[in-house]
Amino acid sequence: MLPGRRLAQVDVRRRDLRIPFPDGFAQALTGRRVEGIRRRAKYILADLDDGQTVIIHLGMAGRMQIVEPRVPLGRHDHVVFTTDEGKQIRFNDPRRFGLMTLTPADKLDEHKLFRHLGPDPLDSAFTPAVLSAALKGRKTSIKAAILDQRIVVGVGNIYACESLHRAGISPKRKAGTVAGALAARLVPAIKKVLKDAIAAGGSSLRDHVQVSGELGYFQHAWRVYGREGESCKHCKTTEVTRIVQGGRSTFYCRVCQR
DNA sequence: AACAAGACCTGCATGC
DNA sequence: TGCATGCAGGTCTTGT
Repeated sequence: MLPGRRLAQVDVRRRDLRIPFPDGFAQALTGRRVEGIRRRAKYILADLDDGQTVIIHLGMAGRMQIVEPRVPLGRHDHVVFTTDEGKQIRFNDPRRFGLMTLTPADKLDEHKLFRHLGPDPLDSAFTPAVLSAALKGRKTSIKAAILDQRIVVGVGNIYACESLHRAGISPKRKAGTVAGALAARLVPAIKKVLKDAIAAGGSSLRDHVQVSGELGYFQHAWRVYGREGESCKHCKTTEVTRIVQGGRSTFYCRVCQR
């Protein structure tokens, strides 16, 4: 939809998101052609024809929707791109945890948002050896560690819980002890959970939808997340426990995960 | 340097 | 019905 299109008009209706929009953001984009769309970690990257890249993050509740311009604007439609084809792409983000900014494409890796990022979990470079090296000596929990973007990017709260359950590793285990056979279980578990979730269109908790507007259905495949008090789908002998780690809910099975 | 906790903001479900 | 409370998919910042 967007690649190859020129941005005929860019309206920033609200610029105080997680990071305020840079001055001249709309002007810098107006008239530019989008050459391609990429992803790095949870950032969407739109490469423009002048060597600049638009960095977009959806935060927790943000979405991009393709609509006809006649559709009334929503309360949280913060940015509206109108293409040379006359369609609109709207960035809607009720919680304003998302962001948009601009950087030269060749400076992307040096950008403050990018320079600390670890490997992408679905990349072949994310191996058990790489993970255990990154975890070595870490005293924090393995759950907190795999949410840490310096260790591995893109694994959020749901998928961290699901991956640890699949690998049979307790979320409370010290990160530094996840090496050898444990790392060899965790890496493929993360990859499997993410691939399955992508194939299912993601997890619709409250309001997540795919670009098509359809709900994802991976939430039906959750083995522990959101299942406090229900029986573990693996051992079937114990109830799923909910604890709080770093202010976030963790769900796990005390029998299967050690 | 590593870690835990707090912060950002809005909407929704729940319980009184 | 109204109000208070707690919780939510993320990640950056602050303080120890």
